[in-house]
Amino acid sequence: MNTNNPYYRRIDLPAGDLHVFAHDKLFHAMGAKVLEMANNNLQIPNIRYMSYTPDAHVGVGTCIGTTAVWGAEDGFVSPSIVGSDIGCGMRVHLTNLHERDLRDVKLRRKLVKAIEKRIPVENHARGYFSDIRLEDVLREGLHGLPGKYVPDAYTPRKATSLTHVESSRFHYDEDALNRIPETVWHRAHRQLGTLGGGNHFIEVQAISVNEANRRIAESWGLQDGQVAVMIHSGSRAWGGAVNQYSGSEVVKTMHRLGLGTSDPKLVFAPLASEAGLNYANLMKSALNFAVANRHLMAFAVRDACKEIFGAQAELRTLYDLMHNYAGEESRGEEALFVHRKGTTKALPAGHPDNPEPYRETGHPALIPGSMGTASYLMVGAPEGERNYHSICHGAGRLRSRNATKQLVTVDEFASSLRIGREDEIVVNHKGLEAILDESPQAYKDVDQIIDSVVSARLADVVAKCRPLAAVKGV
DNA sequence: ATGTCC
Repeated sequence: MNTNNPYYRRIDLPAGDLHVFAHDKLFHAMGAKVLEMANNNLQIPNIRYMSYTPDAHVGVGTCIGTTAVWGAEDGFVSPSIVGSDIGCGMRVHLTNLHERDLRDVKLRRKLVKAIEKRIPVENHARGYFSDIRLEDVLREGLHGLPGKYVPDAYTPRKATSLTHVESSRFHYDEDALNRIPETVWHRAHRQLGTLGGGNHFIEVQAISVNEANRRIAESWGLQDGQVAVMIHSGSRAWGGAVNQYSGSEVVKTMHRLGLGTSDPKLVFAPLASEAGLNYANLMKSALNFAVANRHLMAFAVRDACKEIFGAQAELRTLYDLMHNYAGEESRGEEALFVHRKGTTKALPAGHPDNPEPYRETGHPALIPGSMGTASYLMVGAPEGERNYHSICHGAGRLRSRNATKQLVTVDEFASSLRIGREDEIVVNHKGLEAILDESPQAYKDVDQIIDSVVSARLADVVAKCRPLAAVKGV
């Protein structure tokens, strides 16, 4: 164990090395189960590297906060490491509004209502995009959307074709799509443009630029007081179905090959096997769905802003970044297959994999806080290479949903949202009871998490985003 | 996370 740096340690587990990027205090708060899970994951054959970010906590089969790397040649793919919300991620849009335009609490309420009118948040809700063909979205990602949903000022279609979005289209063998039953197709089609529940949200925020990185902030188009829109959502029922149908084939292959660990929920197969390949293909269809889904929600928020603030209101895309996926990457000459579960890529300035508009500065890496706390726009540091340019994806859950409901009162939650004050963070729920398990008390302190990421020299803060209003599902 | 156990 390395004790020189309080923000990094290498742990020599029976099955292999685990790298942990977290302050001592956060590491000690993680608990034994987290290490047990790492030891299971490290038993998957041919694994080259595994790490935790400071928000690491127990998930199904694998911890949230995991980066796990294989070589592309002898690689394995694991539906458990990717997780069931395939393609879940963050999207940030920059408006031409200033926070003073939203100073009036009644106006923030109107905006939240206008967003809710266009983006259903309740269970079983239908989205308002039935004119879009699901098949086009699954096959072609953002490029499968009708042109009216991709206005130039919003996501530039010309030039380098949607490169402000990390991956506007994931290519794969589309025959795999036939394996998903028709009922799921219908459900997923209805769900286009819907938010989903749990930790998913749409938040309206005000930007504060970090002085030390003002040059980068300005080149990204960020200004102090500027209003940003942050969206956190995934692939809804489609990703879940991919996990279920394709995952069960992966289990069969795993058993046939005599593979497995003490955790039956940890599922994996060789990338080269039929089941592994099939999962990897369908996973990409879910990535296409998730990116398009966030895009459509941002489009709906843009429409809501035009209703409240007038036709000149704009929402230009800053970035879209996933935190649950696996995919091919390269490091020098090495061809790799990298899994990120609750971790996100943060490439530094000059890295060739940055999309063209961010080649020089590094791309925005998006870290949401919990409800009522700040979110951060980060940029990768060059030293992040030792963690395959992975950083955490949020504050990380501190206690279970049930434990939070036992511990936290509605009044405490309301006070952390400053309910009843002129500067209240307006939320779409009249009764906070329904989303009590998403209160800040359910999560680790995002500022400590950011401190760990910065001090471990994985990434730097470019801007802090303070919440003004939030839309949550249930 | 998820039409969360039709």
